[in-house]
Amino acid sequence: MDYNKLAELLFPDIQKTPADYEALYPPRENAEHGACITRLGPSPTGFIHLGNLYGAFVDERLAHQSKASDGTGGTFFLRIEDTDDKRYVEGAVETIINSLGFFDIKFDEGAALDGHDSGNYGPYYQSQRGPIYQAFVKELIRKGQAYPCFLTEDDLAAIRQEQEANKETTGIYGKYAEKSRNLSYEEIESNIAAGKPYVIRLKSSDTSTANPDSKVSYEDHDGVTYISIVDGIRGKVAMPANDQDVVILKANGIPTYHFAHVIDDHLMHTTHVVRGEEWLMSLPIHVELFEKLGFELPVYCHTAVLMKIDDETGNKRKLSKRKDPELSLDYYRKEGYHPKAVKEYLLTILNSNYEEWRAEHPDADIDEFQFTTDKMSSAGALFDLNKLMDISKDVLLGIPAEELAAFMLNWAQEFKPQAAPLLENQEYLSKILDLGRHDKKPRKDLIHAKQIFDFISYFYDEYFTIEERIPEQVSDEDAREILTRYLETYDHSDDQSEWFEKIRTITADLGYAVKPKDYKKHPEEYKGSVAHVSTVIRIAVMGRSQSPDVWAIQQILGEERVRSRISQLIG
RNA sequence: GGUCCUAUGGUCAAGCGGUUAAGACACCGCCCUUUCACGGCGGUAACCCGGGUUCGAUUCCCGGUAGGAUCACCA
Repeated sequence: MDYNKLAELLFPDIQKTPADYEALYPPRENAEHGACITRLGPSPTGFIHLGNLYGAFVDERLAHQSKASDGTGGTFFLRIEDTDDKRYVEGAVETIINSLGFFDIKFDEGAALDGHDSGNYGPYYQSQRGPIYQAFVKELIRKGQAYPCFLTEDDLAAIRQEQEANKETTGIYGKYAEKSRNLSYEEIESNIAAGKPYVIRLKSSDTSTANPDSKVSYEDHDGVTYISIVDGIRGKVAMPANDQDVVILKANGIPTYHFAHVIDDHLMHTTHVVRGEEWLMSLPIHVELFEKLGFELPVYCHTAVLMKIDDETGNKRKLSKRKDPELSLDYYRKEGYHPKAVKEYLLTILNSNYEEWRAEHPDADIDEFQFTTDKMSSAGALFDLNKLMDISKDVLLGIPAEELAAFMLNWAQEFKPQAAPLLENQEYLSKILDLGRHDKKPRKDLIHAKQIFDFISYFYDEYFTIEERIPEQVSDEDAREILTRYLETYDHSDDQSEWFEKIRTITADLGYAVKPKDYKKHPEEYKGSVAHVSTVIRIAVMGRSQSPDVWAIQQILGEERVRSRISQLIG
């Protein structure tokens, strides 16, 4: 078989050679000097989830934390993996860039919002890289390492059926590949002339001696060749070498993921490939491809899958986009989690030593943390909403009230538009949000926008309702008496101690204990304590028994509102 | 089913041959407090099972078990 002739038959229009592309995309300066080049390669399905963010975060940190010896940083680029035309969703690229941007993850290069790619290694849409892939496929054909295959779907199904019946591994390999591998030039030519569709398959073979500089080690176990590489996260991983004649070019001339990945990450000089664990099993294919093509293997970092406990079965399982709303990045935006909190949480499950670092550097910027892949867990982490909330409390405490107020408004405008006009009074909102945050023991009860709004809703008449009943220690008559006297003696200009002194007076006059301890010790001597009296006032003014300091709240509410709420209750 | 990954309290996790087996979240109790929250103190709770190797295994090896991943002209 004359492979050169075959290559020309298959790709008559492809003139450029791999060497041409190597020249077109020379090595990157910063990578040559030790910086990391990473990439995010999403398929444009329009759905961007927590897993994407998780991976993107690793990519971003790796690139931007690395420094070349000449001082320049690494590069993080966006490549759209749209080799499957069925999956493309309009506006998906915008969604990806905006969603990640919300979490402060920015690309240095690649596909961009305005549709104009930036960078010297494009195009960054795989669908536009057809000729590049084909040039490399043509080269493989020329070397007899790939071949056209005319098997139809029915043929494939029949083979699969036979293999399943025989309990053999499915796929095109060994004897199942022979027929297609051994097609003569004439047969191929007439098939093509007849317009039969075909794919290009890799002619799988032993690569153990193909590349002397290889990072791959080969070992034989019971006659099977095993490859092993060092994964950035998992360390050594070993598995049987590939023996499948996988398709590298689909009938439509577009490559499969496997081939596109190898060509792109080589030509774009990616140093670290961060991807989900679900790719681990196809690693042997990629290794064979890298070896055959003579490319240097990137460092693979296979991240663990995010899990959750299934409500029905009680088992751990992969987060699913259909069943788990918290997987969607939109969920966090809707709930109004601050991006910093989500990032902070992600980092705690990403790097086991992060929490420790944070404890030592409570005020440091998150980017100062030295992120390392070897501190990443290789087991699937369970997503813990509780923990996120806890972390969020701390993060929010570090954000100035004014900034938080603006954040709240933004959130409301998008997700709670009927309340947004109320929040436009940013000065009022800021005061509310700042309540109790500057004491020696600051309050930590702000978690996310939705919860915060609920928490502070009584500051707005439109949302004020009496939500709780008065404590059982207090009779209805006493409650009325407490409120009446409170209103009579109320002076908005009282300072906190003057104000509280009046409450003590009412408390004592009505037969309640001024010190809660007294009531606790001698419950028979009192109707209740000052705590119960305070609660009555609290419920009248705030509608609930849980809130920050009453006096401080009243100062913000203003005298008029305080008086009218109480008189309304007295009737 | 084949292959691969993983296995420490309810959850996330330190540990890398000898430890009273850290810490965080959640939970419970007490204290502080005009409520709640915050904070402080304390508490319940863990090395999947069976074989080896070893003076000694949570740690190393081999089996099992369990969970997960993957087996496309999808990524």
